[in-house]
Amino acid sequence: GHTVHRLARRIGADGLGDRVGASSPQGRFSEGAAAIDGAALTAVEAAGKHLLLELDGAQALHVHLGLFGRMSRLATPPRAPRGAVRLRLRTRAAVWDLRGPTACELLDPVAQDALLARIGPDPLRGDDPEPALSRIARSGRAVGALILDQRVMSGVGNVYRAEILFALRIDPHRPGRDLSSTDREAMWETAAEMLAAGERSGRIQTVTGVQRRRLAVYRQRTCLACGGEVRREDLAGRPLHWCPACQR
DNA sequence: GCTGCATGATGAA
DNA sequence: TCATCCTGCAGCA
Repeated sequence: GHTVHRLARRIGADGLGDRVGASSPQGRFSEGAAAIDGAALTAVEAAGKHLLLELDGAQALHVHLGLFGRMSRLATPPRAPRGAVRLRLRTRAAVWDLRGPTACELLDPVAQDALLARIGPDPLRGDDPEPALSRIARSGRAVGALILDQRVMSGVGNVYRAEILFALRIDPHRPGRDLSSTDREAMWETAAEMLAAGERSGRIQTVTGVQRRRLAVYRQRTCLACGGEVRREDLAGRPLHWCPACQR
């Protein structure tokens, strides 16, 4: 989520109002690129992990980076594309190359609405947290699964899941409905703060002042707080990292 | 040149 | 829950 919001801001700064050039050097998005080539970029929006570029007179471009996707900015004139560049987008100020996305597609307004309707509120967008918090409050699922479920709330990924729950000393296995309302609200606030810091810096760093350490538990061997062994196990199909001593 | 791995999501079973 | 898709890189032979 923080990556996508940062991209939205930077791409908007580069090209809002410009007619964009679009091509698919790799060839897998040739038709879509042709359809938006020359259209004016009228809006750039981030919602959860989804990036939406509104193009005047064409359908909106929807990008989801997924696990491997990257968008990189090249100063003009750019070098020739290297590797599998799904989409090259040119604005007056810069060129953006997209590789490895889970989604790179054109959406009509109905499909856009459907997309936005199926994801939960996004802490980085300043959405109303209530729908997410009330779902968590009613759910018997583990909070470590709920916070990662983009239908419940959107934007939190696997690193932030581990770091948010550790920061609040919450055991990821606790059912959502067993959390206090204070804990639920703190989850939202902590997500908003951590994601905002990530958006500003362009990297995930949740601890400061400790040499050679950016994260408290995610992919760490020992817990930042107690020095005990960090446990790794799958929860909701993703590797969860947590400290059983600190998170009870 | 192979294998495994990574901050994700989907559709079938 | 599982297989599958997307890409680049490190570590190995």
